[in-house]
Amino acid sequence: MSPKNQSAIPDDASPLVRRLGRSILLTYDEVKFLETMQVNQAEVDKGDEFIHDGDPLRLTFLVRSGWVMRYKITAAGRRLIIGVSLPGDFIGLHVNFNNSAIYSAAALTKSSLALIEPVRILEIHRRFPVLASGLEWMTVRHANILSEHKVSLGARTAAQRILHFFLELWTRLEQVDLATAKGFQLELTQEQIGDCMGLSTVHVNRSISRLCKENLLRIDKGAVSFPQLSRSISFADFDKRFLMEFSTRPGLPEPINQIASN
Amino acid sequence: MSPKNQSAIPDDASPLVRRLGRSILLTYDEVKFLETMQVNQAEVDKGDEFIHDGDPLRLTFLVRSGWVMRYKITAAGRRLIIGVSLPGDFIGLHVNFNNSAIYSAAALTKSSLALIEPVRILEIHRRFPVLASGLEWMTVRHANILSEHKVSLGARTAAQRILHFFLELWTRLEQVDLATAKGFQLELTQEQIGDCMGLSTVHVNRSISRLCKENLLRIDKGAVSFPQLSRSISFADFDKRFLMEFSTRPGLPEPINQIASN
DNA sequence: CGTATATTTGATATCCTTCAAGGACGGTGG
DNA sequence: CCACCGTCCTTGAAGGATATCAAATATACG
Repeated sequence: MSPKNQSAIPDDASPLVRRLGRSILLTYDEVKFLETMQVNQAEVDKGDEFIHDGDPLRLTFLVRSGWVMRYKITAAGRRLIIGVSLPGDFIGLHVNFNNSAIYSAAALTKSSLALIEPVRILEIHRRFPVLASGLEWMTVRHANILSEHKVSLGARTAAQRILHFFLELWTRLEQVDLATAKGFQLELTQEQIGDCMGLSTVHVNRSISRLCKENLLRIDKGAVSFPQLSRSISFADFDKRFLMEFSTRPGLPEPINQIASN
Repeated sequence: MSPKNQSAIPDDASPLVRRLGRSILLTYDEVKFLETMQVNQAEVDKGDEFIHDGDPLRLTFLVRSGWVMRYKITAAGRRLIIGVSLPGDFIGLHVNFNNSAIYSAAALTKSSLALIEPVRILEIHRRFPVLASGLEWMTVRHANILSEHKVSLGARTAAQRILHFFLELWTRLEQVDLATAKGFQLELTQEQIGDCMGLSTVHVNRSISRLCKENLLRIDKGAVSFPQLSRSISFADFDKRFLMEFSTRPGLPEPINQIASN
């Protein structure tokens, strides 16, 4: 792979390219393929549900802008938000395995989605092994996030959970250049935060108040920041390893790239 | 791929082959590779911790027999079990991405583990695309399980969670021929169940008692069964779609397959 | 057997939920 | 420009689910 085929990330790169570009030194062809893959787009309004639990799943979605939630409704009628998908995140990358959705997805804000034919995913596997490993990494990372959420719901207090969640969102947004060094713009209502962290709206409200009062958190017109970051991190027991990028194809002594390298 | 290269699953097949064989019509070469990959084995005793949170991860593990838990300890000292790994389950399939463990793993029973060199995983990707898609599916499935656990911890009562968890274990064990039509042998203490479902030991005990009293569950010397299965399923809000196998290589002109491709 | 481990039970404390209602804010239309 | 309405945030009070503490009983194991 000659260096001249290696591509710097252009300023107008999609969040996906921006994200993968952090872990993989992408080639020009790879960037081009990833961008072309996203040409077919759909705009969804806040509140629109575009994946319905149980319905057949025919496409993979990729969030280009906006915030999206994936959720389930229990038999008792409670909604639980499995996760929030941010720009650069895929939804339904597993479409080639599962022919029906086992969750619903709806837009939390007006969003732009790329609609990706399942065959494109197969094509990545066939033609771009390094990208394929990138997708695989995204699936692993998705599991890491869920795993950390399980830890939160199972073993942390309400305030810790919420703060941990905010730190997670901040880190993830930062990885696609959508957050500042100070913080980020929150696009969730307290009810949604509660549905995500297994808490009632009322309790979310009280916990947030307390966090703010204790200077572990600041929210101003939806702008979340952390006045004393290290205290927040330690209070929330936040260890960002679970969100770390992987590194590959640098001088590539070993890792995944092997794959590509032959 | 000529039919004569397609292999029936032998009686002494490893749980891995047994499991993948349910979703993929494996070729003789594939079975051979999968079995050979597992030659390097280690026996671990109940309680042995063989992955330590934070330590470098050099191998992928595959459970051949026994039950294993993956867990984290929070800053507050609480243990939360992220998941239980059963025969046929990989641990650390992501070793090629992550160079250090972000959780610990320990044997719940005396177990036999296959120690797999990371390069073997890369080899699967290079030489056996269909198997590679099988591994990918296992990662997706792992995320599905976590996702369902999150729903449980966030939106179901203690009794529902526990029953749901038992139904999950039963289903998973059945998929590697380690459960009967009646039920399965539980290899967890109530404390471990609590650490897995975010409940105290005492509350696990009381919830189980109540489930038994109401005939939604039976436990006899660790043998778990469901006297009125359909009631149990509906009480626990259990929908086994999240554990479903995928189907592939029907006629298989294409890798991962077709499945979606049209 | 005897000791460690696991289960069971009781009593009390706490976190969190639910129900209820008031207040703030933003958008829309007259 | 203001009145209105919906949505979200905030606060109070009471109840419920689950945790914690403590101790007794049962079970497994060397």
